[in-house]
Amino acid sequence: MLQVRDGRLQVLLWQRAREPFLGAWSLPGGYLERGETLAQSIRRHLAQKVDVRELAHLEQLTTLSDPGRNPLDWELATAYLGLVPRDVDPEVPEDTTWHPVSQLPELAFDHREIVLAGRERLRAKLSYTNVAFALAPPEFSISELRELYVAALEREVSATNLQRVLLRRGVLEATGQRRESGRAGGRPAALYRFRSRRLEITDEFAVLRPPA
Amino acid sequence: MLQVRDGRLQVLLWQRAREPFLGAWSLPGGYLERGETLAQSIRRHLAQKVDVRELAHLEQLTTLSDPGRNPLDWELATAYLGLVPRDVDPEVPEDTTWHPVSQLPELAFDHREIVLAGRERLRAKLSYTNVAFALAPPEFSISELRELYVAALEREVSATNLQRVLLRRGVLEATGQRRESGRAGGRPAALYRFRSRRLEITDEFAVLRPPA
DNA sequence: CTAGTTTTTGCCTGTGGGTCGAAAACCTCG
DNA sequence: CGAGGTTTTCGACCCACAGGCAAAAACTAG
Repeated sequence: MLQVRDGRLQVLLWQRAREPFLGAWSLPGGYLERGETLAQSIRRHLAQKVDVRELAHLEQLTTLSDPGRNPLDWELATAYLGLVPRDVDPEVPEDTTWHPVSQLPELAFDHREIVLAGRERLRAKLSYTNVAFALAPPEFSISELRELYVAALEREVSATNLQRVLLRRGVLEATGQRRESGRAGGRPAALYRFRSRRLEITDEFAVLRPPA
Repeated sequence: MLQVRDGRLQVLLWQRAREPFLGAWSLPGGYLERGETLAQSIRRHLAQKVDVRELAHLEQLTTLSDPGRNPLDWELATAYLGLVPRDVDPEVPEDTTWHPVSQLPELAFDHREIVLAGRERLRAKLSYTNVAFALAPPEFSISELRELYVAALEREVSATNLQRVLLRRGVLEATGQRRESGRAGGRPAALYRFRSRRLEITDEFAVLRPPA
């Protein structure tokens, strides 16, 4: 589960209470039950840590099968990427906290790779899909949206450009509302929302594109 | 396993000899053994059908977990996409043949979805990676390469553009060789090869790209 | 040498992202 | 109430690059 908190992309980790890797930080998860879907299983295990209704997007990353990934037993794991909007702050148990993805502690198993793969997937999709809906609140100004992009991409993004691109593509729509100015003044920001809150591919990515 | 044959993208299928779906066409595969990697397992099962050394590229697609996918038992499957270059013609057993992806017969399980997902993955990656190396022979002319793209994308592709784009990106390099003209004459085609024969991402895809 | 075929190159065009600066809209303080 | 400061928005320009066309190049066959 990733979320932008305090201007940084963070991941939800908990401290293992069992061997192997006792005490190490690790991703939430657990075993699949008979007759259950992987996605269902993920939600079930996450529910023990947070309110899963706050999960705005969930997608499969990859299935790990290296026999050495668990030193004690042979087991497979299917990794998922979950995204939480910026405006919610799920209640979490004692052993569970958010960690900036750019400063991960030692992680159990191959969880470090998984987190980094999740970040890469997110970064790529920010560019050619509307995934940002899953990081953003229902309504937001362009500069707020820009902050989310900056946090996730860890590089500068121009608000001008972001607005033009997302509007041209029809990803965003204006609500007609505007936000009140802060105490420092400034022109009040127009509010936007995502036209769709389900994953959509912007268009067959740019390069070598169809005749038109 | 996908390959371009007779100018069309085709998939290798075999006819099931057991229930469920006895007699239906299905993708090659089988059960994972203890201590084995998924990729190893795939290669082991494919080896029973073809010479796996001819597999130029193998990548994981997704893991299917719908409890209803097998009517007789509860089982998961991890689907892989394998690509075979155009110049080889693997020996296959009696019960196994190639089928055009655009004219699939009834397939067992969820194999139809898998094949179509594989095609989509391939199409997408043709645009922003060098995957085409896995469909192409070691050396080829631009118009031969163009035929591969046309077959996989099922739409027109201009040779002019293909050449310029792939050369500019440094994906292709000239061998210096040229091919002899056909019986109809015509200017002899220059031969190219892929600079790398392992998957490489061209660049963080076009849209919303870094400052430069 | 001519006609026909195929490949290659050069040029022009259009789309769309990147950037910068000015204008707009609001605040606070003197 | 006006000046100065702040933040957002809009417009204008630039440029990289893909798409397309047509001419040139390089060959064969008759």
